[in-house]
Amino acid sequence: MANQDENLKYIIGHAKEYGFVFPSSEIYDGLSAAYDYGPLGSELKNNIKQYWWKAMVQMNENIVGIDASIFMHPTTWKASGHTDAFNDPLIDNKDSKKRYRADVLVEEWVAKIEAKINKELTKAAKRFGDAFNEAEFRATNPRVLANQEKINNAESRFKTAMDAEKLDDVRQLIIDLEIADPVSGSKNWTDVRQFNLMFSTEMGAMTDGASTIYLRPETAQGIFVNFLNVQKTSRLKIPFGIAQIGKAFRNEIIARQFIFRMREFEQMEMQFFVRPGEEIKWYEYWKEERMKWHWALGIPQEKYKFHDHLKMAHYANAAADIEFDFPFGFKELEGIHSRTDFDLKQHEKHSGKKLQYFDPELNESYVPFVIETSIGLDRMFLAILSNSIQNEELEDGSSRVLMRIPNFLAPYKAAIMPLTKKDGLPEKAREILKILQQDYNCQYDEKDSIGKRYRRQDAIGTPVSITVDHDSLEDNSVTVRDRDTMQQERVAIADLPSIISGKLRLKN
RNA sequence: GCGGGAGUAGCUCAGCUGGCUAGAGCAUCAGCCUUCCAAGCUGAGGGUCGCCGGUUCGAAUCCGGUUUCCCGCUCCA
Repeated sequence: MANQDENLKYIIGHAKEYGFVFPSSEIYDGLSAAYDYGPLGSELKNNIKQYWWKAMVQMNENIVGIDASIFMHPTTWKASGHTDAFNDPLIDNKDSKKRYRADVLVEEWVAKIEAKINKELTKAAKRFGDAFNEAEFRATNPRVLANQEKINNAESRFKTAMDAEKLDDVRQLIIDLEIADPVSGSKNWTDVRQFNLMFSTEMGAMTDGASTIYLRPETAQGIFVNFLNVQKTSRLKIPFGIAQIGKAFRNEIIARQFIFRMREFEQMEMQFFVRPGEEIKWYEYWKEERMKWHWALGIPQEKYKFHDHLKMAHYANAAADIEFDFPFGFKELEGIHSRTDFDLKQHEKHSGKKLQYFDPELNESYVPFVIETSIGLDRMFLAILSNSIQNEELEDGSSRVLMRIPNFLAPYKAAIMPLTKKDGLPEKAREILKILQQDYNCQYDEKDSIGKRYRRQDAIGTPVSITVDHDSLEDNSVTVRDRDTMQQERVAIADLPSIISGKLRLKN
Protein backbone atom coordinates (compact mmCIF):
# COMPACT_ATOMS: atom_id res chain seq x y z
CA MET A 1 0.00 0.00 0.00
CA ALA A 2 1.33 3.39 -1.03
CA ASN A 3 0.75 5.29 2.16
CA GLN A 4 -1.78 5.57 4.92
CA ASP A 5 -3.92 8.32 3.38
CA GLU A 6 -4.19 6.52 0.09
CA ASN A 7 -4.97 3.32 1.88
CA LEU A 8 -7.87 4.73 3.88
CA LYS A 9 -9.22 6.53 0.82
CA TYR A 10 -9.12 3.31 -1.12
CA ILE A 11 -11.01 1.51 1.62
CA ILE A 12 -13.65 4.23 1.76
CA GLY A 13 -13.98 4.12 -2.01
CA HIS A 14 -14.27 0.36 -2.10
CA ALA A 15 -16.78 0.41 0.75
CA LYS A 16 -18.96 2.83 -1.17
CA GLU A 17 -18.61 1.19 -4.55
CA TYR A 18 -19.74 -2.22 -3.36
CA GLY A 19 -22.43 -1.05 -0.98
CA PHE A 20 -20.75 -1.50 2.38
CA VAL A 21 -20.81 2.07 3.68
CA PHE A 22 -22.29 5.27 2.27
CA PRO A 23 -22.00 8.83 3.57
CA SER A 24 -25.24 9.67 5.35
CA SER A 25 -27.78 11.82 3.46
CA GLU A 26 -25.39 12.01 0.56
CA ILE A 27 -27.85 13.65 -1.83
CA TYR A 28 -27.91 16.60 0.57
CA ASP A 29 -24.11 16.78 0.61
CA GLY A 30 -23.90 14.41 3.54
CA LEU A 31 -23.91 14.99 7.25
CA SER A 32 -20.60 15.31 8.96
CA ALA A 33 -19.32 12.09 10.51
CA ALA A 34 -22.49 10.12 9.90
CA TYR A 35 -22.50 7.05 7.69
CA ASP A 36 -25.05 4.52 6.51
CA TYR A 37 -24.40 0.84 6.14
CA GLY A 38 -25.43 -0.44 2.73
CA PRO A 39 -26.65 -3.90 1.68
CA LEU A 40 -23.32 -5.68 2.11
CA GLY A 41 -22.31 -3.52 5.06
CA SER A 42 -25.39 -4.33 7.07
CA GLU A 43 -24.83 -8.04 6.42
CA LEU A 44 -21.26 -7.83 7.63
CA LYS A 45 -22.26 -5.73 10.62
CA ASN A 46 -24.99 -8.16 11.61
CA ASN A 47 -22.56 -11.05 11.30
CA ILE A 48 -20.10 -9.31 13.62
CA LYS A 49 -22.88 -8.75 16.13
CA GLN A 50 -23.86 -12.39 15.94
CA TYR A 51 -20.30 -13.53 16.42
CA TRP A 52 -19.96 -11.38 19.51
CA TRP A 53 -23.34 -12.29 20.94
CA LYS A 54 -22.68 -15.95 20.42
CA ALA A 55 -19.27 -15.78 22.08
CA MET A 56 -20.49 -13.75 25.03
CA VAL A 57 -24.06 -14.81 25.71
CA GLN A 58 -24.64 -18.14 24.06
CA MET A 59 -21.32 -19.70 25.04
CA ASN A 60 -21.37 -18.51 28.67
CA GLU A 61 -24.08 -19.85 30.89
CA ASN A 62 -23.56 -17.04 33.38
CA ILE A 63 -23.96 -14.21 30.88
CA VAL A 64 -27.34 -12.97 29.67
CA GLY A 65 -28.30 -10.23 27.27
CA ILE A 66 -30.58 -7.23 27.41
CA ASP A 67 -31.67 -4.47 25.07
CA ALA A 68 -32.16 -1.27 27.04
CA SER A 69 -33.77 1.94 25.91
CA ILE A 70 -31.66 4.74 24.47
CA PHE A 71 -33.63 7.26 26.51
CA MET A 72 -32.96 7.05 30.20
CA HIS A 73 -34.03 9.01 33.24
CA PRO A 74 -31.92 12.19 33.38
CA THR A 75 -30.72 11.36 36.89
CA THR A 76 -28.91 8.37 35.39
CA TRP A 77 -26.39 10.74 33.88
CA LYS A 78 -25.98 12.71 37.08
CA ALA A 79 -25.21 9.46 38.86
CA SER A 80 -22.79 8.24 36.20
CA GLY A 81 -20.96 11.55 36.17
CA HIS A 82 -21.66 12.30 32.52
CA THR A 83 -23.61 15.47 33.21
CA ASP A 84 -20.53 17.03 34.80
CA ALA A 85 -17.65 15.28 33.12
CA PHE A 86 -19.05 15.66 29.62
CA ASN A 87 -19.11 19.44 30.05
CA ASP A 88 -15.72 20.86 29.30
CA PRO A 89 -15.13 24.59 29.18
CA LEU A 90 -12.89 25.23 26.19
CA ILE A 91 -10.95 28.30 25.16
CA ASP A 92 -8.92 29.06 22.04
CA ASN A 93 -5.79 31.11 21.74
CA LYS A 94 -6.27 33.50 18.84
CA ASP A 95 -2.60 33.62 17.93
CA SER A 96 -1.52 30.02 18.14
CA LYS A 97 -4.96 28.74 17.11
CA LYS A 98 -4.65 26.12 19.81
CA ARG A 99 -7.57 25.02 21.91
CA TYR A 100 -7.35 24.30 25.60
CA ARG A 101 -9.60 23.25 28.39
CA ALA A 102 -10.06 26.29 30.58
CA ASP A 103 -10.02 24.19 33.74
CA VAL A 104 -6.72 22.63 32.71
CA LEU A 105 -5.18 26.04 32.12
CA VAL A 106 -6.21 27.13 35.60
CA GLU A 107 -4.95 23.89 37.10
CA GLU A 108 -1.60 24.32 35.41
CA TRP A 109 -1.37 27.84 36.70
CA VAL A 110 -2.10 26.57 40.21
CA ALA A 111 0.60 23.94 39.81
CA LYS A 112 3.08 26.65 38.86
CA ILE A 113 2.34 28.68 41.97
CA GLU A 114 2.53 25.56 44.09
CA ALA A 115 5.94 24.86 42.64
CA LYS A 116 7.01 28.31 43.81
CA ILE A 117 5.79 27.52 47.32
CA ASN A 118 7.64 24.22 47.31
CA LYS A 119 10.83 25.92 46.25
CA GLU A 120 10.40 28.30 49.14
CA LEU A 121 9.88 25.32 51.46
CA THR A 122 12.95 23.49 50.23
CA LYS A 123 15.08 26.54 50.69
CA ALA A 124 13.77 27.10 54.19
CA ALA A 125 14.23 23.46 55.13
CA LYS A 126 17.87 23.71 54.15
CA ARG A 127 18.32 26.90 56.12
CA PHE A 128 16.63 25.73 59.32
CA GLY A 129 17.80 22.15 59.24
CA ASP A 130 16.13 19.85 61.76
CA ALA A 131 14.38 22.71 63.43
CA PHE A 132 12.28 23.28 60.34
CA ASN A 133 8.56 23.12 60.96
CA GLU A 134 6.70 23.08 57.67
CA ALA A 135 3.26 23.87 59.03
CA GLU A 136 4.55 26.81 60.96
CA PHE A 137 6.54 28.08 58.00
CA ARG A 138 3.48 27.85 55.77
CA ALA A 139 1.42 29.74 58.31
CA THR A 140 3.91 32.56 58.80
CA ASN A 141 6.12 33.10 55.76
CA PRO A 142 4.67 36.10 53.92
CA ARG A 143 5.66 34.93 50.43
CA VAL A 144 4.15 31.50 50.95
CA LEU A 145 1.04 33.02 52.44
CA ALA A 146 0.61 35.39 49.52
CA ASN A 147 1.00 32.60 47.00
CA GLN A 148 -1.34 30.30 48.86
CA GLU A 149 -3.92 33.05 48.92
CA LYS A 150 -3.52 33.53 45.17
CA ILE A 151 -4.24 29.83 44.68
CA ASN A 152 -7.23 29.87 46.98
CA ASN A 153 -8.63 32.92 45.25
CA ALA A 154 -8.20 31.52 41.79
CA GLU A 155 -9.72 28.17 42.68
CA SER A 156 -12.70 29.66 44.41
CA ARG A 157 -13.29 32.13 41.57
CA PHE A 158 -13.12 29.29 39.07
CA LYS A 159 -15.50 27.14 41.03
CA THR A 160 -17.98 29.99 41.54
CA ALA A 161 -17.91 30.85 37.86
CA MET A 162 -18.38 27.23 36.76
CA ASP A 163 -21.16 26.56 39.23
CA ALA A 164 -23.01 29.65 38.07
CA GLU A 165 -22.16 28.75 34.45
CA LYS A 166 -20.69 32.18 33.96
CA LEU A 167 -18.19 31.47 31.22
CA ASP A 168 -17.27 35.14 30.85
CA ASP A 169 -15.99 35.05 34.42
CA VAL A 170 -13.86 32.03 33.61
CA ARG A 171 -12.32 33.94 30.74
CA GLN A 172 -11.77 36.97 32.95
CA LEU A 173 -10.04 34.75 35.48
CA ILE A 174 -7.66 33.44 32.84
CA ILE A 175 -6.89 37.01 31.79
CA ASP A 176 -6.47 38.20 35.37
CA LEU A 177 -4.13 35.35 36.17
CA GLU A 178 -2.16 36.38 33.10
CA ILE A 179 -2.14 32.85 31.83
CA ALA A 180 -0.28 32.61 28.56
CA ASP A 181 -0.55 30.02 25.84
CA PRO A 182 2.17 27.46 26.61
CA VAL A 183 3.05 27.28 22.93
CA SER A 184 3.08 30.87 21.72
CA GLY A 185 3.16 32.75 25.00
CA SER A 186 0.24 34.77 23.72
CA LYS A 187 -2.50 36.02 26.06
CA ASN A 188 -4.93 36.70 23.28
CA TRP A 189 -7.87 34.45 24.21
CA THR A 190 -11.29 33.84 22.71
CA ASP A 191 -14.44 33.46 24.76
CA VAL A 192 -14.83 30.34 26.82
CA ARG A 193 -17.35 27.97 25.34
CA GLN A 194 -19.02 24.95 26.79
CA PHE A 195 -19.24 21.79 24.76
CA ASN A 196 -21.73 19.33 26.08
CA LEU A 197 -20.77 15.95 24.78
CA MET A 198 -24.27 14.56 25.31
CA PHE A 199 -27.05 15.07 22.80
CA SER A 200 -30.16 16.42 24.42
CA THR A 201 -33.75 16.51 23.34
CA GLU A 202 -37.17 17.18 24.84
CA MET A 203 -39.43 14.46 26.09
CA GLY A 204 -43.11 15.25 25.81
CA ALA A 205 -44.80 16.91 22.87
CA MET A 206 -45.40 20.23 24.59
CA THR A 207 -42.42 22.48 24.96
CA ASP A 208 -43.61 23.73 28.31
CA GLY A 209 -43.64 21.01 30.87
CA ALA A 210 -41.32 18.97 28.73
CA SER A 211 -38.13 17.82 30.34
CA THR A 212 -34.70 17.64 28.84
CA ILE A 213 -33.45 14.14 28.32
CA TYR A 214 -30.28 12.82 26.75
CA LEU A 215 -29.44 10.25 24.16
CA ARG A 216 -27.26 7.79 26.05
CA PRO A 217 -23.53 8.48 25.65
CA GLU A 218 -22.75 4.88 26.57
CA THR A 219 -24.78 1.70 26.82
CA ALA A 220 -23.32 0.60 30.14
CA GLN A 221 -25.76 2.54 32.30
CA GLY A 222 -28.71 0.62 30.83
CA ILE A 223 -27.13 -2.47 32.30
CA PHE A 224 -26.38 -0.96 35.70
CA VAL A 225 -29.89 0.38 36.27
CA ASN A 226 -31.25 -3.06 35.36
CA PHE A 227 -28.81 -4.90 37.54
CA LEU A 228 -31.35 -6.14 40.07
CA ASN A 229 -34.10 -6.83 37.53
CA VAL A 230 -31.83 -9.06 35.55
CA GLN A 231 -30.13 -10.76 38.45
CA LYS A 232 -33.41 -11.69 40.07
CA THR A 233 -35.38 -12.74 36.99
CA SER A 234 -32.52 -14.79 35.60
CA ARG A 235 -31.62 -16.28 38.99
CA LEU A 236 -27.97 -15.44 38.42
CA LYS A 237 -25.22 -16.04 40.93
CA ILE A 238 -22.07 -14.00 41.14
CA PRO A 239 -19.92 -13.94 39.10
CA PHE A 240 -22.25 -13.21 36.21
CA GLY A 241 -22.47 -10.86 33.27
CA ILE A 242 -25.01 -8.78 31.37
CA ALA A 243 -24.38 -8.10 27.70
CA GLN A 244 -25.85 -5.56 25.36
CA ILE A 245 -25.48 -4.32 21.81
CA GLY A 246 -26.79 -0.87 21.06
CA LYS A 247 -26.35 2.63 19.82
CA ALA A 248 -24.78 5.43 21.80
CA PHE A 249 -24.34 9.08 20.96
CA ARG A 250 -21.61 11.59 21.67
CA ASN A 251 -21.45 15.09 20.33
CA GLU A 252 -17.72 14.94 19.67
CA ILE A 253 -16.13 18.28 18.92
CA ILE A 254 -14.40 16.70 16.05
CA ALA A 255 -15.44 13.38 14.59
CA ARG A 256 -13.44 11.99 11.76
CA GLN A 257 -11.53 9.12 10.24
CA PHE A 258 -14.42 7.51 8.44
CA ILE A 259 -16.49 5.27 10.73
CA PHE A 260 -13.78 5.22 13.40
CA ARG A 261 -15.21 8.15 15.32
CA MET A 262 -18.83 8.96 14.67
CA ARG A 263 -21.33 10.92 16.71
CA GLU A 264 -23.75 8.03 16.49
CA PHE A 265 -22.11 4.69 17.05
CA GLU A 266 -22.79 1.19 18.23
CA GLN A 267 -21.24 -0.57 21.18
CA MET A 268 -21.10 -4.19 22.20
CA GLU A 269 -20.71 -4.25 25.94
CA MET A 270 -20.64 -6.74 28.72
CA GLN A 271 -20.60 -5.86 32.39
CA PHE A 272 -19.35 -8.67 34.57
CA PHE A 273 -20.32 -8.54 38.25
CA VAL A 274 -17.87 -10.02 40.74
CA ARG A 275 -17.09 -10.23 44.43
CA PRO A 276 -15.24 -7.20 45.79
CA GLY A 277 -11.55 -8.02 45.92
CA GLU A 278 -11.74 -10.46 43.03
CA GLU A 279 -11.98 -7.80 40.36
CA ILE A 280 -8.35 -7.88 39.26
CA LYS A 281 -8.47 -11.62 38.73
CA TRP A 282 -11.53 -11.25 36.51
CA TYR A 283 -10.09 -8.22 34.81
CA GLU A 284 -7.12 -10.31 33.75
CA TYR A 285 -9.43 -13.13 32.74
CA TRP A 286 -11.51 -10.95 30.45
CA LYS A 287 -8.49 -9.24 28.95
CA GLU A 288 -7.31 -12.64 27.84
CA GLU A 289 -10.74 -13.88 26.75
CA ARG A 290 -11.44 -10.86 24.65
CA MET A 291 -8.09 -11.07 22.90
CA LYS A 292 -8.79 -14.71 22.10
CA TRP A 293 -12.08 -13.68 20.54
CA HIS A 294 -10.19 -11.41 18.16
CA TRP A 295 -7.50 -13.94 17.39
CA ALA A 296 -10.09 -16.57 16.50
CA LEU A 297 -10.97 -14.49 13.45
CA GLY A 298 -7.68 -15.44 11.86
CA ILE A 299 -6.51 -11.86 11.49
CA PRO A 300 -2.74 -11.73 12.15
CA GLN A 301 -2.07 -11.41 15.86
CA GLU A 302 0.49 -8.66 15.38
CA LYS A 303 -2.37 -6.43 14.26
CA TYR A 304 -3.54 -6.34 17.87
CA LYS A 305 -1.92 -5.10 21.02
CA PHE A 306 -2.81 -4.21 24.57
CA HIS A 307 -2.45 -0.70 25.81
CA ASP A 308 -2.60 -0.50 29.59
CA HIS A 309 -3.88 2.76 30.98
CA LEU A 310 -1.69 4.53 33.47
CA LYS A 311 -4.13 7.36 33.94
CA MET A 312 -7.45 5.94 35.06
CA ALA A 313 -10.90 7.39 34.54
CA HIS A 314 -12.54 8.35 37.82
CA TYR A 315 -14.47 5.11 38.05
CA ALA A 316 -11.74 2.61 37.28
CA ASN A 317 -8.95 0.90 39.16
CA ALA A 318 -7.51 -0.92 36.15
CA ALA A 319 -8.02 -0.35 32.46
CA ALA A 320 -6.60 -1.54 29.17
CA ASP A 321 -7.42 -1.12 25.51
CA ILE A 322 -7.11 -3.64 22.78
CA GLU A 323 -5.65 -1.61 19.98
CA PHE A 324 -5.84 -2.52 16.33
CA ASP A 325 -3.49 -1.58 13.53
CA PHE A 326 -5.89 0.60 11.53
CA PRO A 327 -4.80 2.30 8.29
CA PHE A 328 -4.01 5.34 10.44
CA GLY A 329 -2.04 3.42 13.06
CA PHE A 330 -2.75 1.53 16.27
CA LYS A 331 -5.98 2.86 17.77
CA GLU A 332 -8.43 1.75 20.41
CA LEU A 333 -10.78 -0.97 19.30
CA GLU A 334 -12.00 -2.36 22.60
CA GLY A 335 -11.72 -1.37 26.24
CA ILE A 336 -11.53 -3.63 29.26
CA HIS A 337 -12.08 -1.72 32.47
CA SER A 338 -12.31 -2.61 36.10
CA ARG A 339 -15.03 -0.15 37.04
CA THR A 340 -15.05 -1.04 40.76
CA ASP A 341 -18.40 -0.55 42.48
CA PHE A 342 -18.54 3.06 41.37
CA ASP A 343 -21.56 2.88 39.09
CA LEU A 344 -23.79 0.73 41.25
CA LYS A 345 -22.91 2.79 44.33
CA GLN A 346 -23.70 6.00 42.49
CA HIS A 347 -27.06 4.64 41.41
CA GLU A 348 -27.78 3.52 44.97
CA LYS A 349 -27.04 7.02 46.12
CA HIS A 350 -29.15 8.81 43.52
CA SER A 351 -32.06 6.39 43.41
CA GLY A 352 -32.22 5.55 47.10
CA LYS A 353 -32.54 1.87 46.09
CA LYS A 354 -30.29 -0.87 47.30
CA LEU A 355 -28.32 -2.41 44.44
CA GLN A 356 -26.74 -5.28 46.27
CA TYR A 357 -26.28 -8.96 45.91
CA PHE A 358 -26.75 -11.44 48.70
CA ASP A 359 -23.91 -13.90 48.50
CA PRO A 360 -25.10 -17.22 49.99
CA GLU A 361 -21.57 -18.55 50.27
CA LEU A 362 -20.36 -15.61 52.29
CA ASN A 363 -23.74 -15.10 53.87
CA GLU A 364 -23.56 -11.36 53.34
CA SER A 365 -24.77 -8.61 51.00
CA TYR A 366 -22.52 -6.34 49.02
CA VAL A 367 -22.36 -4.06 46.01
CA PRO A 368 -20.58 -6.12 43.36
CA PHE A 369 -17.52 -4.90 41.54
CA VAL A 370 -17.72 -4.65 37.78
CA ILE A 371 -15.45 -5.61 34.92
CA GLU A 372 -16.51 -4.06 31.66
CA THR A 373 -15.62 -5.16 28.16
CA SER A 374 -16.72 -2.62 25.59
CA ILE A 375 -16.03 -2.86 21.89
CA GLY A 376 -16.99 -0.39 19.19
CA LEU A 377 -18.98 -2.28 16.57
CA ASP A 378 -18.22 0.29 13.89
CA ARG A 379 -14.54 0.10 14.75
CA MET A 380 -14.62 -3.67 14.56
CA PHE A 381 -16.26 -3.32 11.17
CA LEU A 382 -13.49 -0.98 10.04
CA ALA A 383 -10.84 -3.30 11.45
CA ILE A 384 -12.18 -6.19 9.39
CA LEU A 385 -12.72 -4.08 6.31
CA SER A 386 -9.25 -2.55 6.37
CA ASN A 387 -7.57 -5.83 7.11
CA SER A 388 -9.49 -7.69 4.40
CA ILE A 389 -9.00 -5.55 1.34
CA GLN A 390 -5.99 -6.38 -0.74
CA ASN A 391 -4.73 -6.09 -4.24
CA GLU A 392 -3.30 -9.44 -5.18
CA GLU A 393 -0.83 -9.91 -8.01
CA LEU A 394 -1.49 -13.17 -9.81
CA GLU A 395 0.99 -15.47 -11.48
CA ASP A 396 -0.12 -14.49 -14.97
CA GLY A 397 0.74 -10.86 -14.23
CA SER A 398 -2.84 -9.73 -13.77
CA SER A 399 -4.23 -8.64 -10.44
CA ARG A 400 -7.43 -9.00 -8.50
CA VAL A 401 -9.12 -7.05 -5.74
CA LEU A 402 -9.72 -9.45 -2.91
CA MET A 403 -11.61 -9.07 0.33
CA ARG A 404 -10.33 -11.69 2.68
CA ILE A 405 -13.18 -11.29 5.14
CA PRO A 406 -13.18 -14.10 7.72
CA ASN A 407 -15.43 -16.61 5.98
CA PHE A 408 -18.17 -16.84 8.57
CA LEU A 409 -18.50 -13.04 8.64
CA ALA A 410 -18.76 -12.62 4.88
CA PRO A 411 -21.95 -10.93 3.61
CA TYR A 412 -22.53 -13.69 1.08
CA LYS A 413 -21.37 -17.19 1.87
CA ALA A 414 -21.70 -18.55 -1.63
CA ALA A 415 -22.26 -17.40 -5.19
CA ILE A 416 -24.06 -19.76 -7.54
CA MET A 417 -23.55 -19.30 -11.24
CA PRO A 418 -24.37 -21.19 -14.41
CA LEU A 419 -21.43 -21.45 -16.76
CA THR A 420 -23.64 -20.14 -19.53
CA LYS A 421 -27.09 -18.59 -19.73
CA LYS A 422 -28.52 -21.39 -21.88
CA ASP A 423 -29.19 -25.09 -22.07
CA GLY A 424 -31.03 -25.27 -18.77
CA LEU A 425 -27.98 -24.31 -16.72
CA PRO A 426 -29.67 -21.28 -15.09
CA GLU A 427 -32.56 -23.47 -14.02
CA LYS A 428 -30.23 -26.00 -12.46
CA ALA A 429 -28.29 -23.24 -10.72
CA ARG A 430 -31.45 -21.75 -9.28
CA GLU A 431 -32.43 -25.13 -7.91
CA ILE A 432 -29.20 -25.22 -5.97
CA LEU A 433 -29.70 -21.62 -4.88
CA LYS A 434 -33.14 -22.53 -3.49
CA ILE A 435 -31.64 -25.20 -1.30
CA LEU A 436 -28.59 -23.30 -0.07
CA GLN A 437 -30.28 -19.98 0.60
CA GLN A 438 -32.35 -21.51 3.36
CA ASP A 439 -29.21 -21.68 5.48
CA TYR A 440 -26.80 -19.27 3.84
CA ASN A 441 -26.98 -15.85 2.31
CA CYS A 442 -26.24 -16.56 -1.35
CA GLN A 443 -25.96 -14.63 -4.56
CA TYR A 444 -26.94 -15.72 -8.05
CA ASP A 445 -25.07 -14.34 -11.06
CA GLU A 446 -25.24 -15.26 -14.73
CA LYS A 447 -23.97 -12.05 -16.33
CA ASP A 448 -20.56 -11.85 -18.07
CA SER A 449 -17.79 -14.39 -18.38
CA ILE A 450 -17.19 -16.83 -15.58
CA GLY A 451 -13.80 -15.32 -14.76
CA LYS A 452 -15.29 -11.89 -14.38
CA ARG A 453 -17.95 -13.25 -12.07
CA TYR A 454 -15.30 -14.87 -9.89
CA ARG A 455 -13.54 -11.52 -9.60
CA ARG A 456 -16.75 -9.82 -8.61
CA GLN A 457 -17.19 -12.28 -5.76
CA ASP A 458 -13.54 -11.80 -4.74
CA ALA A 459 -14.18 -8.08 -4.44
CA ILE A 460 -17.01 -8.56 -1.96
CA GLY A 461 -15.44 -11.40 -0.04
CA THR A 462 -17.68 -14.33 -0.93
CA PRO A 463 -15.74 -17.40 0.24
CA VAL A 464 -17.28 -19.95 -2.09
CA SER A 465 -18.28 -19.84 -5.74
CA ILE A 466 -20.30 -22.68 -7.18
CA THR A 467 -20.39 -23.17 -10.94
CA VAL A 468 -22.98 -25.23 -12.75
CA ASP A 469 -21.93 -26.64 -16.13
CA HIS A 470 -23.28 -29.11 -18.66
CA ASP A 471 -21.96 -32.10 -16.76
CA SER A 472 -23.95 -30.94 -13.74
CA LEU A 473 -27.14 -31.80 -15.59
CA GLU A 474 -25.92 -35.35 -16.07
CA ASP A 475 -24.15 -36.23 -12.85
CA ASN A 476 -25.36 -33.67 -10.30
CA SER A 477 -21.88 -32.39 -9.60
CA VAL A 478 -20.59 -28.80 -9.63
CA THR A 479 -17.32 -26.93 -9.41
CA VAL A 480 -16.53 -25.27 -6.09
CA ARG A 481 -13.98 -22.48 -6.19
CA ASP A 482 -12.24 -21.13 -3.11
CA ARG A 483 -11.91 -17.36 -2.78
CA ASP A 484 -8.44 -17.25 -1.24
CA THR A 485 -6.65 -20.05 -3.10
CA MET A 486 -8.68 -19.85 -6.33
CA GLN A 487 -8.55 -23.65 -6.37
CA GLN A 488 -11.43 -25.61 -7.76
CA GLU A 489 -12.78 -28.99 -6.97
CA ARG A 490 -15.55 -31.11 -8.34
CA VAL A 491 -18.18 -32.05 -5.77
CA ALA A 492 -21.64 -33.57 -5.61
CA ILE A 493 -24.48 -31.08 -5.25
CA ALA A 494 -25.70 -33.04 -2.25
CA ASP A 495 -22.43 -32.36 -0.45
CA LEU A 496 -22.60 -28.60 -0.86
CA PRO A 497 -24.18 -27.78 2.53
CA SER A 498 -21.53 -29.66 4.46
CA ILE A 499 -18.72 -28.23 2.32
CA ILE A 500 -19.91 -24.69 2.95
CA SER A 501 -20.41 -25.21 6.65
CA GLY A 502 -16.90 -26.67 6.81
CA LYS A 503 -15.48 -23.49 5.32
CA LEU A 504 -17.36 -21.34 7.80
CA ARG A 505 -15.97 -23.03 10.88
CA LEU A 506 -13.98 -20.83 13.25
CA LYS A 507 -10.26 -21.20 13.61
CA ASN A 508 -9.33 -22.00 17.17
C1' G B 1 -13.25 25.00 16.20
C1' C B 2 -8.48 26.79 13.62
C1' G B 3 -5.01 26.08 9.43
C1' G B 4 -3.93 23.51 4.66
C1' G B 5 -5.77 20.63 0.37
C1' A B 6 -9.82 18.85 -2.47
C1' G B 7 -15.05 18.39 -4.67
C1' U B 8 -16.58 17.28 -12.84
C1' A B 9 -20.87 10.15 -14.46
C1' G B 10 -21.27 4.63 -9.60
C1' C B 11 -15.36 4.69 -9.50
C1' U B 12 -10.50 6.97 -11.27
C1' C B 13 -9.71 11.27 -13.69
C1' A B 14 -9.14 14.84 -18.25
C1' G B 15 -11.05 19.60 -19.63
C1' C B 16 -10.08 25.05 -16.17
C1' U B 17 -5.02 31.68 -20.05
C1' G B 18 -13.93 32.09 -20.01
C1' G B 19 -16.67 30.44 -26.03
C1' C B 20 -19.20 24.26 -30.31
C1' U B 21 -24.93 19.57 -27.73
C1' A B 22 -18.95 18.60 -20.97
C1' G B 23 -15.16 13.92 -22.41
C1' A B 24 -12.17 9.10 -21.51
C1' G B 25 -11.27 4.39 -19.13
C1' C B 26 -13.52 1.17 -15.83
C1' A B 27 -18.37 -0.01 -13.84
C1' U B 28 -23.88 -0.63 -14.91
C1' C B 29 -27.95 -2.30 -18.34
C1' A B 30 -29.75 -4.85 -23.08
C1' G B 31 -28.16 -8.01 -27.06
C1' C B 32 -24.33 -11.13 -29.61
C1' C B 33 -20.44 -14.75 -28.41
C1' U B 34 -21.35 -20.00 -24.93
C1' U B 35 -16.61 -19.61 -22.73
C1' C B 36 -13.96 -22.57 -15.64
C1' C B 37 -10.43 -17.13 -13.60
C1' A B 38 -11.34 -9.72 -15.49
C1' A B 39 -10.30 -6.22 -19.66
C1' G B 40 -14.15 -9.84 -27.48
C1' C B 41 -18.32 -7.33 -30.49
C1' U B 42 -22.94 -3.99 -30.95
C1' G B 43 -25.88 -0.62 -28.56
C1' A B 44 -28.03 2.07 -24.25
C1' G B 45 -28.59 4.68 -19.70
C1' G B 46 -26.15 7.95 -16.36
C1' G B 47 -23.51 14.57 -15.04
C1' U B 48 -28.13 21.57 -13.85
C1' C B 49 -19.31 20.28 -13.30
C1' G B 50 -20.91 20.23 -4.46
C1' C B 51 -24.37 24.47 -3.39
C1' C B 52 -25.65 29.93 -3.42
C1' G B 53 -24.42 34.53 -5.27
C1' G B 54 -21.29 38.02 -8.20
C1' U B 55 -18.42 39.67 -12.70
C1' U B 56 -19.53 38.86 -18.11
C1' C B 57 -22.86 38.92 -24.32
C1' G B 58 -21.31 34.11 -22.37
C1' A B 59 -18.80 30.60 -16.28
C1' A B 60 -17.03 23.63 -15.01
C1' U B 61 -13.20 27.56 -15.90
C1' C B 62 -12.57 34.22 -12.75
C1' C B 63 -14.25 36.39 -7.67
C1' G B 64 -16.96 35.98 -2.81
C1' G B 65 -19.65 33.01 0.50
C1' U B 66 -21.21 28.26 2.03
C1' U B 67 -21.19 22.94 2.55
C1' U B 68 -18.95 18.10 2.52
C1' C B 69 -14.58 15.11 2.53
C1' C B 70 -9.22 14.40 3.53
C1' C B 71 -4.67 15.94 6.41
C1' G B 72 -2.49 18.57 10.74
C1' C B 73 -3.58 20.83 15.52
C1' U B 74 -7.15 20.38 19.32
C1' C B 75 -10.67 17.00 21.83
C1' C B 76 -11.71 11.98 23.10
C1' A B 77 -15.14 7.43 29.24
